[in-house]
Amino acid sequence: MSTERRAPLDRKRVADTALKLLNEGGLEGLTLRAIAKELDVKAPALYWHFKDKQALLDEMATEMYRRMTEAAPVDPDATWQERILAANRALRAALLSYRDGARVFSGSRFTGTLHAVEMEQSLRLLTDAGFTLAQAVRAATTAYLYTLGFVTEEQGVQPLPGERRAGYDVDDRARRMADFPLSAAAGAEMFEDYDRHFEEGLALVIAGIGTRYGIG
Amino acid sequence: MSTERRAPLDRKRVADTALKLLNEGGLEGLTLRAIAKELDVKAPALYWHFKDKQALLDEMATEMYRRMTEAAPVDPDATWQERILAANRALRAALLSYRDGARVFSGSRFTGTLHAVEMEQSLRLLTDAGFTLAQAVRAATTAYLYTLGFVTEEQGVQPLPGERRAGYDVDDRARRMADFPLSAAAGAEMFEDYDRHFEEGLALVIAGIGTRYGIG
DNA sequence: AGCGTGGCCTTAACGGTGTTAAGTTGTCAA
DNA sequence: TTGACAACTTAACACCGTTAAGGCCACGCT
Repeated sequence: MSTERRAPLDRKRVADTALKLLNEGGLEGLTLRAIAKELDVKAPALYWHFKDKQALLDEMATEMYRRMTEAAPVDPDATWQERILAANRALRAALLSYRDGARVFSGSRFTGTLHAVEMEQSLRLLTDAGFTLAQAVRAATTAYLYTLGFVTEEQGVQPLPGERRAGYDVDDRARRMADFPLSAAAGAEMFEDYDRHFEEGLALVIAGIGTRYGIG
Repeated sequence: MSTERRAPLDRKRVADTALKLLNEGGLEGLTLRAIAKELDVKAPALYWHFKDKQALLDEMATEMYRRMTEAAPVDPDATWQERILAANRALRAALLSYRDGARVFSGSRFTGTLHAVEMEQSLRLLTDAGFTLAQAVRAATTAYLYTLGFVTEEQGVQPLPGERRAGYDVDDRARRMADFPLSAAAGAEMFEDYDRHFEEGLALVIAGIGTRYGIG
């Protein structure tokens, strides 16, 4: 018979497909009907696996994080500076690989406790390096929040590496800001060369951690 | 006659009303029909003043910023540290005074160039203090992005000061994370006492600026 | 072998959303 | 008095997340 039946869905396959579609239509184009169609299923079928759309977004964020940890495994011999650098570079890369990645990520919560593995390693490394737990949490969180803020803003201007949203032409901006020379000149420092600027800001945060907590 | 006619709308009145409603129903409850009803008008009337809903959100973000600068005027004699502290405290307070304030803010762009006045003052102060323009922009932006990230996360847990979203009980979390003792203990450092944690992270950023750019 | 149960999905529908097109009303200038 | 224009209303569209009800098929039990 030619009646091959589709294998039943599971949460992971739905999340994978949704992540693929995210890159095509962005968050606003990510509808349950579109996801269902891609899975050869009708939209209400998704409610068998997720209680609502937010639960699916949570699973997507979790999957993003899982892929990130796979792509960038931890180096146990790293210094605390290297660890914070690596973790936040990996996070940015992970968020940037999906259109609206930062918005999906920061609007969601992880399912399960898989993410705690990496968190535990980081906190362990930092406390072993001499930080108190409170300091370690503050250090890691501050860098994390900087990265999240950075990529959120970055993706507002540049949804995917290479393509630019309308209205962010640096020269136009400079013209509108003719009365504010420093602000006008700052345009290139804000809306171009995100890689370099991210690194510089992250370096500031790490320098601050070392200084304020007296650990070089 | 009792035929008192309503004064015609303008962008500011619409944005003001929308900001008021934002605090009642949050971003998800902020519909054009609800805003229109509050203004005693039908929804399509808003399209006379705004080309789409995003343009209205942009105006709301601009108005938020305007109110912030009014509430916290600049001190021209401040040190650069005081300036960055004050600016970011004021920003956080402004964002926190609206439900989903950070999400509205970071998803929008300012209308006009009013915001450039304060930006110019800040950049002037920093360059006068010895920073290059690139350093000044990086310093201010890094602190800004940290604040935006912080409040976004904060409002994900605590939509308005005092009320807490479901699923963020610190004890519950500690129980689920029993296998990860440091992460479990970190809960209180992450989901409580936001005021103190914000200050500490901001202090880290400022310390890093001073260290890395060699300006005390 | 037959039957029931439960997992997984479909069909149909609901109320609500942003948005557009076309028509209405009042005001003011020529 | 007429015409133009600003500021709206009415009606409708396509689409959204979500729910209720029912269908189908594999499996375990008697």
